[in-house]
Amino acid sequence: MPDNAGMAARTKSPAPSPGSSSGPSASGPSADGSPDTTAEGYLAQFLGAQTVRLGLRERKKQATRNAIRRATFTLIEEQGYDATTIEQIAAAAEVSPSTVFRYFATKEDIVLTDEYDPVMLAVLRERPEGEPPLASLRFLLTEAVKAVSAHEPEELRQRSRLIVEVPAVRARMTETMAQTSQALSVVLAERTGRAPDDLEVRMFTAAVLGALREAMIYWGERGFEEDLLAVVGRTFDLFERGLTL
Amino acid sequence: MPDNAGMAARTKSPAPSPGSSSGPSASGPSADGSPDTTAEGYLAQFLGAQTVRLGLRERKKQATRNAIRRATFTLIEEQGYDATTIEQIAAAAEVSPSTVFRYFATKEDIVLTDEYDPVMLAVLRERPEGEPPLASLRFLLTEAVKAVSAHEPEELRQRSRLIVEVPAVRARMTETMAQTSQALSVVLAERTGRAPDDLEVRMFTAAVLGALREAMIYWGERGFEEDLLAVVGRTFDLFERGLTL
DNA sequence: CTCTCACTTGAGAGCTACTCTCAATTTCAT
DNA sequence: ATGAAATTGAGAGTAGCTCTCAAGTGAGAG
Repeated sequence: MPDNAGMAARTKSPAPSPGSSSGPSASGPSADGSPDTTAEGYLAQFLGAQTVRLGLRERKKQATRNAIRRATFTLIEEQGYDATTIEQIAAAAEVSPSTVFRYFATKEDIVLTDEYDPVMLAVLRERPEGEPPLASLRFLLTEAVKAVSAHEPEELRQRSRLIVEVPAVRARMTETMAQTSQALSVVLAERTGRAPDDLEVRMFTAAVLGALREAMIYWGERGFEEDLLAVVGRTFDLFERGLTL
Repeated sequence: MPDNAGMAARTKSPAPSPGSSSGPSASGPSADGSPDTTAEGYLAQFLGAQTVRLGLRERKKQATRNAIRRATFTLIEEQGYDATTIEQIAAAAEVSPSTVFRYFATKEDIVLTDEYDPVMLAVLRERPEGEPPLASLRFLLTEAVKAVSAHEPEELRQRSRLIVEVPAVRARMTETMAQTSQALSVVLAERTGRAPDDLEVRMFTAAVLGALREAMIYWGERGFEEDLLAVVGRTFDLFERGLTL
């Protein structure tokens, strides 16, 4: 899977202001109908959609957010993750340290955050009715990987490198994936007519995401040589074989 | 699964001294032959085995370690996890804060650490030759749960509660499980004649442990009402059905 | 039994992620 | 333009964790 492709970090919402009101949240995408199943841009369209039509306030917030993230990536590239402090990031982004924490709950989140989660949930809900859960997840994650690879390939690599190399980042991503797993489980339970907290469904998604996490680390360990999409493919192939070793 | 049953935390080894030399490490158990398959004590015997015959130094270290853990559990019980500081723990255990960090790399580890990991690996190696990986894991984890439930039932509950309630603890346990997963993968790869870093094996174990993590959280969420062993059973049943939903 | 060496400990200084509060500034709506 | 709401910076504070150094304690050799 991609970075934490589609596993947005949303724990500990960034304090009071910016974080909470910023995102267009989960509703947006499903409205504009007619999804073109273009191989490479299925999820992408759901994202850019409502970026326009924003007041000055919102635009400034996005700008600040991007400034912080860009500054962070640059600094880390130069000095490494641990050596980069929040103070430096704040200085480079020309904001105060307080502001950094207003936008990102943890230092790790600056590197990890993306907003695919609500999109993936929306897409999952719109999958053909009888589609088996595993097929739905395969579609979802494949598309997510494509989208991230196309949209922000450089970030994907750097992020993945940090996930492999920095324990704290990896841990945070794992937490984030677990949350995504929960959210997906609820929708899958609904789609298969089970209770929202059905144990089997939860274990199922947890198993799939757990395997994907491993696949992605594997990918990172080999220096991103292999095709990420292929690695994800192997993961789902394994599950389709009934996970028999 | 139990707390992090058998998933010992061993990252960032507790600084120079005590941590490194303390444990009898991985070799011990496999030596004394004739394992009695007594339903409830299979793994247990591997543990107590070499607790005796220790010099004063080692005994003191064990005592300190226990003192710290006991103090921690007590304080957390009274005040909650976040409200309990290392300083308080140190005071209660009658050691210095430095010493606490010499024995445990992180605050979370004080609550999580146990030493089933090397035992599990040793036991896994001794499983009958042709046994399918899933069956081996089932045996291993079932026994681990039994052992922990019998050995330290009270800690198991409190630990599980913290895993459900405190994100930091849960995250740390997950990291720990990932490491266990890696270790198990290596042995499983060996037993099935594959490369030590074979992707399919890694995904397989990651999937199983991911599901178990979920099962354990599920168990904790219901207030430990259901039988933990049964929940673990359901997990493996699901996998034996080929993980079909 | 004792002397020496390696190990363990406590003290303390230091760094940084993260929280909280408050006053100042900026955007938005009317 | 004016008042309300939101965003920001400043600053102080907490706690986990690291590192260093000197003092104390157990282990083994002679």
